[in-house]
Amino acid sequence: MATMQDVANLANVSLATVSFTINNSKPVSPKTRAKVEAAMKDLGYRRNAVGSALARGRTHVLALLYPALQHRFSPTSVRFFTSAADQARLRGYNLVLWPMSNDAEAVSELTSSGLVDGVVLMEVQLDDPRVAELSGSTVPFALIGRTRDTAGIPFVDVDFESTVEKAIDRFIQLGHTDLVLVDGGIGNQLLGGYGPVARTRKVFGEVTAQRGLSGAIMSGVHSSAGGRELAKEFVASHPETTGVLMMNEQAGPGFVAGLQQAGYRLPQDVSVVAIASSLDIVSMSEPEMAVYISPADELGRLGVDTLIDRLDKLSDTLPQLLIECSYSSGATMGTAPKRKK
Amino acid sequence: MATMQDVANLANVSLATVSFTINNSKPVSPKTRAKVEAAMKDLGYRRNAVGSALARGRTHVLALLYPALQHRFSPTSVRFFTSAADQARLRGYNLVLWPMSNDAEAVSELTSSGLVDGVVLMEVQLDDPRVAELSGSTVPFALIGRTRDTAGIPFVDVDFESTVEKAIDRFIQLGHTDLVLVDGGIGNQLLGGYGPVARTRKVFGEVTAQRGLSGAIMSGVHSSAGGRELAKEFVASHPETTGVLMMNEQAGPGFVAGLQQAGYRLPQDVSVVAIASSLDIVSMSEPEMAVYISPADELGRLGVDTLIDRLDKLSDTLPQLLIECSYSSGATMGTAPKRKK
DNA sequence: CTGAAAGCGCTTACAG
DNA sequence: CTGAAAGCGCTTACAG
Repeated sequence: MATMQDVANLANVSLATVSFTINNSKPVSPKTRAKVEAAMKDLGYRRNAVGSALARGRTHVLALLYPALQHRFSPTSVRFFTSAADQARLRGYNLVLWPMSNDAEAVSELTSSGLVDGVVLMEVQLDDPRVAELSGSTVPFALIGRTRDTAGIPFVDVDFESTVEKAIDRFIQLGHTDLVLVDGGIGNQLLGGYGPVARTRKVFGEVTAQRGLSGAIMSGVHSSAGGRELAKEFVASHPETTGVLMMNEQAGPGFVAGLQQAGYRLPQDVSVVAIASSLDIVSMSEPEMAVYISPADELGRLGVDTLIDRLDKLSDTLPQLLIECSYSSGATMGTAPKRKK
Repeated sequence: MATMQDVANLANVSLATVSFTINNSKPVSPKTRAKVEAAMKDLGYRRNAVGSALARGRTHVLALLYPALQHRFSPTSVRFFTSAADQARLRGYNLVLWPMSNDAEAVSELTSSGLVDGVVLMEVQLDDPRVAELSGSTVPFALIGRTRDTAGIPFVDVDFESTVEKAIDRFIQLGHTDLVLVDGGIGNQLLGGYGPVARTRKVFGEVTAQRGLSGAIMSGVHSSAGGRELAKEFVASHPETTGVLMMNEQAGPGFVAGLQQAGYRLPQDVSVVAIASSLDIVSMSEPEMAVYISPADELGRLGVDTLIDRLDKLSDTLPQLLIECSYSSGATMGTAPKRKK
């Protein structure tokens, strides 16, 4: 690989001049610029980012930290990633997906390595040790999700509270009085639990109580087989329930399949709505599920914008954004049966 | 951030000695080692990977190149990634997912940046320009997938040829004579087309002809909605067909749903088997699809092993591995109907 | 076993 | 507008 020095030699200029013309960091005469550019082309020169990073302290690489070895990627997580990567590219950065457990030590190792300019966290726990670690460091970061205490922490997140409340009120309008929330489990209790689940359970409990409804909670694994398991359990344990809030994206289609295998008709016997899921997943089931769609594209983009604004010193405000899910109707929502089955 | 020099000062030794103790690159007396380690702890020292990379030419980061902005991640692709990342970690490397189009220029920019030690390619096209670029460079690489001409190229791939042949013979055993292959489209014709689709079409055409069967090909987008579209098209255009090879993972459940919405019973009217898909996807449909499961975990692991063996100079052989899909039965496979519907 | 020094490929004050 | 030189944080022959 040709180095900048090689280019300088060939063009008969100094190393510094090559740097100035590449970076447009100082005025360079047209004639000199031409010589340098010709030399670069001749040698097929490309700037070594490691050398540059050491001198400048910037690699222009951002890491999206995802505990991929612990949590399987949901389709919605994939959208977060692709949308974030896209936006990063537009703004001149490379965003890469960096698999890493929710572990303060690992984060600090990465951020002190100098290999990345900033990090975006996903799958945030209420007492996430990574956030504490980052708050004490100088490396810019942003969360997609949020911790229990959000003071001073830049984040963007789904507004689970308002979404769940709206979903419950939709069930009420349809005459349902007995609801179940199905989720993917609270995760690591030591870390305060997985944010979306913890918040959703809380508001589900509060709102059902306040509206005088019966509300129970079930959990299963994040897979289609998990959904089928959940359906069996649901049929056995909740014969009176007519409305299900499904907040376990990957289990959704399996759950619907399992209900039907057990002889339930949707929505005549049971109504189901997916929470914070995607059109692609809900249309895998027959009938297609109604869904509150996660604003994944928007949040991915905003999370990256938040981070880059700080890196580029474009903003010193502290963005804390909540975005609601949007409702899309589906054939699994109907009026409550007079008497189930 | 404390530097190695800071540690040396505090421990009253030279910079070199600190490096020797950290890297175990030269013998260090126990006493000196203790002093250095104490100083490191005191300062919370962490080695800056950029400085190290510049001196050593190694970052211990590997990039899995995936055109994430062009191709949506399938669940099987996710498995490739997590399995590869896991194996890389076991062997002392960080594997990150680097979104990048099938573009020689972009690859060369990355590999000459010095930020990664090697790359693994996915979504390989028959005439993939990235492979030509990498073959001419000094950066180690491996493919998950393969090009048309594989001479001198290290790769691991699904054995589509033998898998498709077995699937066809299974249909024959069940009495089917009229088959359709559904795929996700050939992709970029300029690049020779997407390897799995090109190879599968070829062998499907050859084997059906050789066995005296009728064989047609349909393509649709990689989504559940795409699957429902395909089902409509199938019902309209292929009234005689009784067997479907579904090689479009994300469209699979939507296709099954769409067939049933059109009044078909599975497998009484039509049999369907998924090719190179996953248990998780096929169990989203009701009934669950039979499937030839992609050996994604194994291939992800082997792809990384291939790359790291070269990086660590453990092997100078050229691995070229093909692995068959394994069959898992499902309720969508049955004997051919006497007369359809 | 330990250290002084050159070097990895860049950037950037400073001087002219 | 151009250049010589110091410096970013490490590693590693070389010398002792």
